[in-house]
Amino acid sequence: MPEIRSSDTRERILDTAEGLFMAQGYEGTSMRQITAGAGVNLAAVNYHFGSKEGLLREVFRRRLDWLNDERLRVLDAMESAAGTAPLKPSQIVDAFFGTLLRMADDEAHGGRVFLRLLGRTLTEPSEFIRAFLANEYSVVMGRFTTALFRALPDVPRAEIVWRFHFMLGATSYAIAGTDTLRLVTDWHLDSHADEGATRLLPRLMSFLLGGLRAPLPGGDDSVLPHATGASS
Amino acid sequence: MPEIRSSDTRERILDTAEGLFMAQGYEGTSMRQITAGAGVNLAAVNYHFGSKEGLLREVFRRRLDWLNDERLRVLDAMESAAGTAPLKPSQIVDAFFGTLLRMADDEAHGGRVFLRLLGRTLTEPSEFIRAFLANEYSVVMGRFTTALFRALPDVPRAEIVWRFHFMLGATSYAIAGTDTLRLVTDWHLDSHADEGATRLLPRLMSFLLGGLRAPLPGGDDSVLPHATGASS
DNA sequence: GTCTATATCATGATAGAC
DNA sequence: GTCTATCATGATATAGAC
Repeated sequence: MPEIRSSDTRERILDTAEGLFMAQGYEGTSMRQITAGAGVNLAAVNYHFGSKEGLLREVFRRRLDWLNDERLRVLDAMESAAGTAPLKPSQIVDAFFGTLLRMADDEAHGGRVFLRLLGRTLTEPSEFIRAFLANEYSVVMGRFTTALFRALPDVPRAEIVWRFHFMLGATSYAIAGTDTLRLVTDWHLDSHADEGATRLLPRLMSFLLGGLRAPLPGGDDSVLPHATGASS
Repeated sequence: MPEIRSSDTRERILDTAEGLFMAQGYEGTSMRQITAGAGVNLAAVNYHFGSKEGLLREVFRRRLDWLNDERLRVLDAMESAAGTAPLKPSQIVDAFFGTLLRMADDEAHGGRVFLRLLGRTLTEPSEFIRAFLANEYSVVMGRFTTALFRALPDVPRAEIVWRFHFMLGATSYAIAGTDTLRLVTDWHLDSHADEGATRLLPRLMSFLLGGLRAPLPGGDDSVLPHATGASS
């Protein structure tokens, strides 16, 4: 029985492209690979998405819309519960990065595949990709940056922005490759196969919070910026 | 007998390729762009490097050989000075990441251009690039990992490996794009034009050390792994 | 060692039948 | 909406003159 839902082709293309872009990069993946993998005709991509760029945009929009809505939903809930009090840094970090990492176990929203694609794309050089992501992110970034300013009133705002940036880097690298870890690890750790993203979360959160609340540079090492709440 | 003066065609190709790979990625850069930019003939790349892959390998080897020798030289000097005592974490982090970041001001060894290229390439999907880097890195990674084990004897080794990985991520992201920072920053910071890598170093070091010495996950937040020396 | 010229093939995109 | 067929372009790589 042939499918009536024409959108089935669309979704299959998106799923296949997501996986191939993750494995080979955007430039390294051809439309022929995508359409062959999805079992659809070569012309289908241009019909549905206009171009290869349009396809990539849609691959990201499908996931990022959900992710960023979820992030803001969590942040809103926290801020409502806190009333006028500022949030704890650990709450904000969890709302932003925790929500991201929990996507890894959520196959309905892309799971690990999309996470790795996102991590890799954030450092990719292509002009239009980064421009697009900057746009998709700007609103949510603004909300979280502001929340961090409130949570860490005695840390210079420039410093917070830098550290947010560092946190993004550590995270995107961590989700970009489980195999990159093997580069560091190899001889030392037994290969825990797929334990990756599950145990990753608490480890990464500790690291990020440690970095976020580290002693300020230039100053004496014992001076903690440290803020409102230290426990997670 | 070492290579005779094989003209500066080689070097010009390497310099041009380095810049273009940084700006457009490996797959996104054609050999026509490279040879045109270098002012040499299209066939020159294949003559000197065998293939496009061979060219990329040489672009990295030229810089990484120097960087990793320098890292080991610094580490050796520190260990000699310390005798049998373990090094401080801040020393090790500085020998690894500080040496890397100080390359930014060293135009003779690639400067900012190579740093950005390296940062971007570490997350790039291409199979052979990562395999090559893993090889170039394995020795130096082993030395530094071992040094960290000694410096942080009461931190589980697996945890140290993870945190090394997180530090790599934060750093590679930080050097990958000065413009990526603008994504986060935009409205908040005045554009400090080219202050980038200079002020970056102390900021990044604080963050990395804070993360490296953060409370262990799962445990109570007040338990610091913290190790031998806390001052930098 | 460096060039011109070219071989060979893959790419993204489109036109037009059904 | 989906197909076949094809276009124009660009890719890497090589042969052979100088």
